[in-house]
Amino acid sequence: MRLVVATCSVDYAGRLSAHLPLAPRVLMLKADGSILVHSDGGSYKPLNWMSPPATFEASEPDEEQRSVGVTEVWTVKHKKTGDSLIVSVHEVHADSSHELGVDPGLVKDGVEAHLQVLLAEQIERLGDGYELWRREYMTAIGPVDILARDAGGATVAVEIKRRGEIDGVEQLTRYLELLNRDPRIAPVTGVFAAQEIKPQARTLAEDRGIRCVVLDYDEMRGIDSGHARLF
Amino acid sequence: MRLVVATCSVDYAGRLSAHLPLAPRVLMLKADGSILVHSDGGSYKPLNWMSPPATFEASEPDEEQRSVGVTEVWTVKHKKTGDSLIVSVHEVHADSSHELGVDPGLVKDGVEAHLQVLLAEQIERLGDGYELWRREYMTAIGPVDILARDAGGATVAVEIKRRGEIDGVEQLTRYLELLNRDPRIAPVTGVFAAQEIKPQARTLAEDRGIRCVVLDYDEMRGIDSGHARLF
DNA sequence: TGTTGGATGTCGTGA
DNA sequence: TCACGACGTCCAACA
Repeated sequence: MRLVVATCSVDYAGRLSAHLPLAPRVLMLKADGSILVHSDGGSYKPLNWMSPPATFEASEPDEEQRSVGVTEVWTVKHKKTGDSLIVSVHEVHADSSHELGVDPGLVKDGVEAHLQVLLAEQIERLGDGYELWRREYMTAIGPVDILARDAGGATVAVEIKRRGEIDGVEQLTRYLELLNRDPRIAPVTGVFAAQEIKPQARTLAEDRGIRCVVLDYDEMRGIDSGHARLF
Repeated sequence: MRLVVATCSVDYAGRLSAHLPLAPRVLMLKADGSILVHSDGGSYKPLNWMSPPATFEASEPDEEQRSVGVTEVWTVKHKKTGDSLIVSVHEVHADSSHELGVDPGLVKDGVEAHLQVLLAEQIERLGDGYELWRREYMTAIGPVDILARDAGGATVAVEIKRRGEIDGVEQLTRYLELLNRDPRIAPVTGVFAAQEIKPQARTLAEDRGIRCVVLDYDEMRGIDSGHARLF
């Protein structure tokens, strides 16, 4: 990994053509030949980049380039698509290399999956007399997180999200439409359960007769791990 | 912009929970409080990150953290969603700050748009007797790049891409279906024009009776700019 | 190896 | 500010 802070301009040609005017930027050169061009702002997406596998080549500027202040030209080419990124380096402010080794990689904890397990165990949180019927009930358009029966024996479809937003309501709505076409389980009502439900999502859900339930993750975990103290 | 190379572990809690085990990594701290955690590989997406606007706070480790080798704890919190990223810094290998200023930003050249202008000017590239009828012809599902008339006066819908892939053929197919329902312009045939057409896209297009035309961008530009020499 | 659907998507644009 | 669609989407599971 090489980190360079330099005043440079950048040109990319691939799926589209793009140009970055002369300015100071951070250039991250990775071991696989890839390069990222970052400014001091924006999100994690670089201003411009070349993804691996790529070849990196540094060369001397020609006369015309040198006359406008270019001291070095970097040509980065994608090995498969041929996309090219050309960095015209003017002034280098810092340049360092570091040995990082192979990263052990990200571990995703899957809170949504955990919430589903917990709610399946604590289905009474939806109301007295509720009973778990199915988890991950498969339909033609995907699995319904939980199917339950309410105190009266009616079917309830539950969609679980960490953060309840509008697309989650849409998803549940699609499931409800489908499930209600199946005479074996219709009529089905919906419950939208999440740690946090956005006002827009709540409005949409309630407008469609879907009940919203806010789940307290820490409390549910507490009851789960400290199961003994209930007795 | 602060660049730190450090051996660290990282924990994120937001839409999901994620953990990065202890390893050497590059940490990019931006002026807006955002942070990127990069390894020496992968694409432009960091292993973990916090997007702006965010607050950054460095603090001393507690006894337990210190006992496992943590020398500093960074807490990065998203100002709106409350998502948090915690970096447990063990050993710092490099640490530097740089003043970059505001970046002038990316200029996209829009080769596809230019190709469309050029093809509109040089519509005879599709065949003798072709005449331009409309550009960016608006439909309910989006604008058709070019509508032309062939030598026999029949309508031709043209979809232009820099790289012709399968989704471009699908797009043109949708336009053709729609246009052919309009008795004022039906029947409409399709032309898929691109600098480069992938074999799969060509197969699909031809199977649907769509003609494929490969455009030579440099040649079209040459004819355009050197218009005078034709006379 | 191609295909498909999700993403801590991100990013623009128009209402 | 917010919903919608495109993206140099990227990415991983799956056929």
